[in-house]
Order: sequence, then structure tokens, then C-alpha cells
Amino acid sequence: MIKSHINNLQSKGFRITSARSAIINLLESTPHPITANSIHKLLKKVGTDVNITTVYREIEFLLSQKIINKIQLFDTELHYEMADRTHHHHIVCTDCKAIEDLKIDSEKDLLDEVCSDTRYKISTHSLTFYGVCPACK
Amino acid sequence: MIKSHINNLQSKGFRITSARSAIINLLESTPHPITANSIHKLLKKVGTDVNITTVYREIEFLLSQKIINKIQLFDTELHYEMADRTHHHHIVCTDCKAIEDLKIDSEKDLLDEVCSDTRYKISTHSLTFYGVCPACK
DNA sequence: GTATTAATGCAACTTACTTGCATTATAATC
DNA sequence: GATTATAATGCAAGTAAGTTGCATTAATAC
Repeated sequence: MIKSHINNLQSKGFRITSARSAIINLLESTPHPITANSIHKLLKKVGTDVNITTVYREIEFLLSQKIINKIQLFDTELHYEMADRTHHHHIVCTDCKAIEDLKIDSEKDLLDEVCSDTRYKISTHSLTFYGVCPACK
Repeated sequence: MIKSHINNLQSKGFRITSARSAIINLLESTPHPITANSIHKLLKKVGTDVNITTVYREIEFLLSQKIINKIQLFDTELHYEMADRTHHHHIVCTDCKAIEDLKIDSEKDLLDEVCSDTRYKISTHSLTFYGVCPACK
């Protein structure tokens, strides 16, 4: 049986506050990366009206626990998504701003190529495509 | 004979100020993307002590003229590089913060895969690898 | 129920970047 | 070379995203 993030945190001695569980639930039910601001607004809608500072601190905490990942897209705000999604990338519609997940079949070859070309010890990579989605075309 | 950016701008009726030519020269001689702040500091070193506002406004101008490109890396500052470099990506050392250019042979296959998978009209994409460079390993 | 301390809210701060406006300086024309 | 139009600039103030200090609140252990 797989332990939930909440159970895991609890067993590590962290407190389960309404902000904490609400943010985890929100990110778990959001199928694309979202910003701190969106998290704040969406929590408010659901009745969990915490301070934006708390949202930022909780994001920092969840990052440190490797429960979520930070993502840079083309604008200035950082986005976040659950870390336990299987590895994928993103495609952003420059028109309607939709963000979709993307799986790349040829990814392993790509990584091998870069590893042998650069001699870097690569820890992570990000690949984002920008374009106009079928609906906006 | 290929016209320089300076000549091109001049023939379009834009003025060639010391800030403008210094920033173009700096970016042309810098083999990796740099931030507005770095541009500001480096200009100062060379004796072109312009206001940071001017740097930002010049960046905006050079972007609008498609002379430079804007690049998002993992941190909060935007980076800029000359747009006429042949298409490439970046690899960032998470230790010494060095940024290197990267060419990917299998890139066309990747693009074809994403195009046919998503039906997006893809305009651009960014691919960045993060890791530890050979010197820092 | 009490005690401990993690988590929170608020206000003030920082950083990256932008805007308004008065001034300066490039370059076209005389 | 002087005059002129206006692009470019500097300064100060503003914004937006994110951070920090500190006093207060509340989750959990006992």
C-alpha cells in the first residue's frame, strides 16, 4: 500500500495544517503546472483563505521535501506541479496560455547524446515547446 | 557584403548611441546568454556608465528589432544573447553557474514527433540541461 | 489540559523590471 | 557650423513576485 504525501509528512513529524493539505490536494487535482498566485486564489475559492506568504512558504517546504517541482515557463512567474508525475515536458499555447504535458519517445537518445558530448553530470533538464494549440489555430 | 547590426539600425533611421553600440558589441563578444544586470556592470567596466533603465530599454529595443533573444533559465533573472547565432540550446552548471551553448543532432526528429503528436503550430522551443560541468565534478 | 514549537499573518523589505517626465544629444536640414 | 526635431537618456517613483523578521496561533506530544 502506497502512503499518501500527507501520511508521509505526518510520520516525518511535520504538522498537517489546512494550508498544507489544501495545497497538496490542489496540486494533485490540477493536471498542469500553476503559479503561487493561482494557488492562493484557488485556495480562497475553496474556503482556505491563507496569506500569500504562507503559500510561498508552503511551496518552499514542498520543494524541500521534493513533493513538488518548480518550472520556468516563458513569463515571469514560476509554476509548480507534483513531483511524482512520470517524467514529462510541456507545451504552451502562446495564444490561450494553456499548458499541456508532453511525453517524448526519443528522449533517452537525446540525453545520451548530450551526456557524451558535454561530459557534464546531468541532473535534470527542461524542454518546453511554444506554439498555437489546435483550438486557437 | 553583410551589413552590421549598427549599419542596419542606422539605415532604418535609429540613432547610434554609445549605449546602443556598446551593448551590441558586448553581446556579440559574449559567447553565452547574460542578464541585464551583467550587461550594466560590464558596460561600466568598459567606461560606458549608462543607467540601468537605459540597459532595460535598450534590451527591449533590441528584442523588438529581433537582434537579440530572451532566454529563461532556472533562476529569476532573464538572460539575453544575439539572435543571429545558429539555433542551439543551453547547458547550465548548477555549481559554477556557467552557461554553455549546445547543439543537438537529433533535434529535427524531436520536433517532428511533437508536431505530429500535438497538432500544435509550434513557433519555438527551449531545451536546457542542468548538471555539474567537468571542471566542477 | 498543558507545553512545545511548527506554522501563520502582518508589515516591511528586496529584487527585477517598468513608467512618467523633464533633459540631453544624435543626426538630418539649413 | 548652427538649428531643429525627436530619439534616447537619467532620475525618481512605481509595480509585481517573492522574502524576511517577529509576534501570535495552533497542531501534536505528553
